[in-house]
Amino acid sequence: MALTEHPAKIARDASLDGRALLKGRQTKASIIEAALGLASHIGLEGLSIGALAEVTQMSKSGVFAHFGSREELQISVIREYYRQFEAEVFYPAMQTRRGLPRLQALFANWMQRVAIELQSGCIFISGAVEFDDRPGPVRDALASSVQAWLAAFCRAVVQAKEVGDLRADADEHQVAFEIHGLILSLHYEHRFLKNPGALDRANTGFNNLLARYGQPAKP
Amino acid sequence: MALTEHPAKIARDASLDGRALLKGRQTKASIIEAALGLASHIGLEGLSIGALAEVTQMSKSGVFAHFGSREELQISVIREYYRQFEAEVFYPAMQTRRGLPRLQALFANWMQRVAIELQSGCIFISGAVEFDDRPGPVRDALASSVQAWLAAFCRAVVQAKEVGDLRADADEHQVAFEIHGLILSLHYEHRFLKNPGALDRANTGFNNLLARYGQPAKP
DNA sequence: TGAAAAATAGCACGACCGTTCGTATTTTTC
DNA sequence: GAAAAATACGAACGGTCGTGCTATTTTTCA
Repeated sequence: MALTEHPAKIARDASLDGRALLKGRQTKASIIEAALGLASHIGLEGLSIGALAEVTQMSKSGVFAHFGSREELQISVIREYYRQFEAEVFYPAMQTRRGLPRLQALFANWMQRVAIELQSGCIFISGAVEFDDRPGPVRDALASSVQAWLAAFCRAVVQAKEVGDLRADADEHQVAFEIHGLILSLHYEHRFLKNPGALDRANTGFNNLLARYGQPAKP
Repeated sequence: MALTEHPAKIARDASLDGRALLKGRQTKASIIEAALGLASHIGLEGLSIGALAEVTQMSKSGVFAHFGSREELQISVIREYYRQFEAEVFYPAMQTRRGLPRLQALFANWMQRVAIELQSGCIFISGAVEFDDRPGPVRDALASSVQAWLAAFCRAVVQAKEVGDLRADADEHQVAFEIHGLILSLHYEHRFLKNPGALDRANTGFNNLLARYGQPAKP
């Protein structure tokens, strides 16, 4: 099962699919990889074709030709980030059993993705700030990616209720909201304030949350 | 009492102090006001002197002369934002009694500041993303402002413990971390995802938090 | 009121931006 | 191996950016 039935625009990226990669496709892939590295540090808005050309040892126009516009480049980066996020956070957690274990795995992988790699921020977070007032296709790609992930997380919460690991009266959106907050606070304090205790605080917060939403111990 | 013994660099802004405003000072103040409005929407990085000149009906060089550099302009904006934040969030809450009421007032004012004015984001949040990888005086001004505010919030938590409104074993940094997460999640879901339920979720999260850290009801 | 000082405008600069176009080169196809 | 198509390059354009320099205007103060 994919992370979700994802919006068509993102799902049908024909540029990186299965068949033997032609020369163009594989340089495009390496450009996107480099772009993702750049964008993780300086944001999608800071991503420039000139800098990308320098990193990839290509000419500006050579890079540009693969995308046709800067927006399309940014969208490609979002798609690739989403793909990696899926691969590193979502799929591994799906191999644990439904309920609490899967929820814990999702959270742990999420935290790792956001913070452990101390370099390179999360473009789902930086992008949200850059595009919250700027409508357009980039924003749409970003928002639908995040929505897909949050929806998947909510599903895991619902499952945890179904198997009895969480109280039946817990609202999955509320749970996701609060957990999302822990991740955002982690990102903020860890990346910006350079507060080394943030990792522990996020974990503690998660455990507090589970204690509150978990089944009360049978006496 | 001021929000905190704030870093000297920020505290001694001589440009806006008490004495009768000379012409220069008051146009500088109006430039900063306009800059704050711009930066709230498009971020400190998006803030450009050209756009600012257009808004204030001045020439680029006329605007520029008041600051001497773009960085100094950005720092001035941060100072002004901090001042307003203090005035709207911190001081009003200080008029309620120590403990739970003050904590609730701080949180309510904070939420209002971040989200109720649906336009214009929070530069403490957008700035954190823009400058988390970019050392320099702008980042320093931003970080010390946020630290001062978070420290003030922690103090209120400690007071709430002292007067017995919160459990004595509650860690104030942990409490602040989790509450900060609620604010960040609110900002994210409200501003970026345009999710109208975010307001209620943040409030619910805060109440959940108080229930956990509050004194258990005496039986 | 007049001289000194401060504030603002006008203009130009170099740098970088995304993008376009014509052309050369490489790769694929037949 | 030739034709066709894909790919990459170099140069240039119009634009915006921050920032100097030099006048000119406005304000301040004796």
